[in-house]
Amino acid sequence: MTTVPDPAAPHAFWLLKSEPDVFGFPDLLRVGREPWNGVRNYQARNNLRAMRAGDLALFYHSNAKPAGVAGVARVVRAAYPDDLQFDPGSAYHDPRSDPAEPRWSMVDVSPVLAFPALLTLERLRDLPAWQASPLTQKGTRLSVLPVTAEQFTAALAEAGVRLP
DNA sequence: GCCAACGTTGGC
DNA sequence: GCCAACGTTGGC
Repeated sequence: MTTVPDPAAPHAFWLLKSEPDVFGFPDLLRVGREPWNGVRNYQARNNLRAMRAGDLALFYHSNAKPAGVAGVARVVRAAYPDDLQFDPGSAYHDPRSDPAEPRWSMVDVSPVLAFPALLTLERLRDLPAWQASPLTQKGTRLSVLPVTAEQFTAALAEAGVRLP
């Protein structure tokens, strides 16, 4: 028996933080597709650059009451230069970024499904698979972080959803 | 609003 | 290269 890789299968899983007051999962549902710009942290940027189109991401609401995962998104375009770094009028402008070698990257994401209810950070902490995640460890502020297949599966099960 | 933790900056 | 000061993140 031969195993043929499923080209639709994600190669990795991620978690993307966003403040819902600024841009929440309902906003992603409304617009359908969004450039994930404004990331200005090297570790987060490196994670963005490691993404491939087709990868799935948990959409996390940070700085919210309560904080937690609101839904699932898909990476629909791999990393390319974040245009805001060259926009002097933007809060994300970086005058030290060289256009010939842009410092900051973004990906495009689209919504896949909304959780019926927010999967709170508190509940994530209780899942064994999530004990080792930077998300649940004190002091970690990374806004784009990798998620294991086990963590992703456990989160969906806890939220009571299945991928379409 | 508080504050712990972290990343970045810049003087030396 | 060190490290103090500062700004930001993000849970509570």
